[in-house]
Amino acid sequence: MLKDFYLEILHVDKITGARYGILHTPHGDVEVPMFMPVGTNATVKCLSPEQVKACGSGVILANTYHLHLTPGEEIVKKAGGLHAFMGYDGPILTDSGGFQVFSLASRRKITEEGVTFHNERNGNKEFFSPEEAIRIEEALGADIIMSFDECIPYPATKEYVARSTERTLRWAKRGLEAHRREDQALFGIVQGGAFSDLREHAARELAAMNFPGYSIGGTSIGEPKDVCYKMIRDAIAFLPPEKPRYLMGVGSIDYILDGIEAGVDMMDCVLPTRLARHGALMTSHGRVNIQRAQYAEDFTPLDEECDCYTCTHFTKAYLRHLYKAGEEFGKTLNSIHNIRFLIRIVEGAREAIKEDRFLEYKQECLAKYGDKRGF
RNA sequence: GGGCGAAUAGCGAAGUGGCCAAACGCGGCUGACUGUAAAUCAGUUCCUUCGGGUUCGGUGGUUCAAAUCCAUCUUCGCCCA
Repeated sequence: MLKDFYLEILHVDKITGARYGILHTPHGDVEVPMFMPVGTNATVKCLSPEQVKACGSGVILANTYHLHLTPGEEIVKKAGGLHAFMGYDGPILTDSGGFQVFSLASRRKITEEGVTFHNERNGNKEFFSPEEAIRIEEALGADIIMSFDECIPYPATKEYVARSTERTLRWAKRGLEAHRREDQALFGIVQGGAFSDLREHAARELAAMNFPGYSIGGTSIGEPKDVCYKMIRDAIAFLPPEKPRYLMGVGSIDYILDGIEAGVDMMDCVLPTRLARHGALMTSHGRVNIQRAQYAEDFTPLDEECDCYTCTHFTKAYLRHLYKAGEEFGKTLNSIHNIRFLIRIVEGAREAIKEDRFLEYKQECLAKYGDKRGF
């Protein structure tokens, strides 16, 4: 049986049903709802594990497909697993490679057995099956691991979505049967595209397989906001309330708040770190493109409401300078800020849930930060 | 003093008679980014009231037409004395 992993729900917002609780993992307890920064290659780009922790982050994501390519799961295993390898003692979650079925669509082929990726770096063929993904994820040793799925593009025909969703369900079952480690929580992933009946079907089928947690996939890949909202609701309605729910790939404020309102516990996204590296910063006053000339002599903090290391020690003029000069440190400072900014939003959500005022909090946030995509 | 070569938009650099307001790179300005093929990608960069106007070191020519050919001047580089 699964050791040391369970969700302790401490409060449910009386108006919305948003949940506050503690997710217990073999590498520590983390409060939910939470936002998880992405560290695809066993590093949140530009940040040390200490810096990530200082942002208030609980779980770090890593990627099975990319770590399989470099350095290979055997090396990570020899190093003592991901935690030892990357010097991070908090909880780690690995995505299965299902997102790469979507993002690397031009170089892969899907069959019932699995997915063959064409690795353009060396010409190799990389075959991923549900069993292979689990084998790699067990070698990597994260606390939370994902079933191998197909992240379905949007838009897609109902026929395609139905066929793919059924296959992902079969893959989930195969992964579950292949999974052995008792110190890892394997999550099933709900697909079903934008079709309510398919989302319901997928959620019901996965719930019946009794996974320790459930993900909602195929969201935030370009679909309209209301469609995403519906996908979340359609899936959650049929997931067991006592299990953790993970909304994959969501990272803009409005989507995060929608997810939490619907009862999501975990979310991840590359958005804050990627935007940061590209000089786009999330602030109380909206988006700041730090490269802009208007900040050249702006000696005020990026966001005076923010308590992060960047905002408490540096000015916009300095951040702009680092960006224009191409200095790595700028990307680090920007990443610290964006992650902290999003995590502060989620911390606020947790406090609001405890006091049954989540809806009010959400509306305040949207009024303040707007509801633009990509922030 | 003599010989040769070079001068092109903020910088570097193509272009050597019409398809040139002038490739390309850098720099400048702006935008995008959602389970990371992403320290990436895209737009824009002489002026304009969008009709057009003024450019390719200066001046004067040749030609229907010149950044491109000729003359001359200026500046810079190299070589010879």
